Amino acid sequence: MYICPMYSSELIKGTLRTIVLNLLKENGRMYGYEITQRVKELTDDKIQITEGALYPLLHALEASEDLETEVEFIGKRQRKYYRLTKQGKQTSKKKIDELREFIETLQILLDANKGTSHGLIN
Amino acid sequence: MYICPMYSSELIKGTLRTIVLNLLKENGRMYGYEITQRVKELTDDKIQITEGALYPLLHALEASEDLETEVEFIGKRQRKYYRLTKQGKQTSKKKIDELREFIETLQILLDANKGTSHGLIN
DNA sequence: ATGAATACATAAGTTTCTTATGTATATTTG
DNA sequence: CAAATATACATAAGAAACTTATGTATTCAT
Repeated sequence: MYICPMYSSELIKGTLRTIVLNLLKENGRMYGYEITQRVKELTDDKIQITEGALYPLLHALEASEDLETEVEFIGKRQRKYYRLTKQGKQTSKKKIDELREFIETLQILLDANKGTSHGLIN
Repeated sequence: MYICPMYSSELIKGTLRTIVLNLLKENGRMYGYEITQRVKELTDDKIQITEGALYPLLHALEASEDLETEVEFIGKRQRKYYRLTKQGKQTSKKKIDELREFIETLQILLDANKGTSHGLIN
């Protein structure tokens, strides 16, 4: 029994694809479950990717030829590794750049009007 | 005829509510159309809130008692001003803090593994 | 041997936008 | 002064991207 102190996860919408592409870019190849655990670990449990979100996304990225797969067996249990295709590397770069820009824009919005007569000291 | 160099706007999903609450926090009171224009202006046209997204959101925030309204008339044309209620100020603060934290977490994710043997120099 | 962790998958439902449409007033421009 | 654009509201249908629930199966820990 554990509590989940996550973000009201509407925020994750729209960023998940980029997060996954970025992880694959940095790590070469990963399998689904590994991705969920890595994100959980890197974000100190603050972002937890659900499997219901991840697997369909991976399938879609494979269908669009941004990812390719190879299946391996650990004992009798299958693991499906994903890696970026050449096209996927471009997509990845584009998405990551876009996300960084978006974050900058957000920060402008969040900081707008700070320090004017309105919002003085809180 | 104009081109719209916007973000692949899946990114906006989830942040719109917070953006609106933040603007109202900083500006006291605003009306719908004003909000769309302010965001457009502040983000140098990079984020454009559609009316189909904004008005239902404002109505929902009013229904949840985070916002209250007062209608004014400019000539014969009506303007509906929105302002944060006391509860809305708390909601606003919570959402903004959450978004800032989320951005930090995202940056950790985007920068993970940078500077290791994998990703050297690009 | 029982529960938890690992590892995949899909389906139904919800939220949250986009796109399209509608109404009406005010201003600019040719 | 007519027509286009801008201002100002609103709602409905559809799409996208999740969550929640469920299912199967293997492996590890107690």
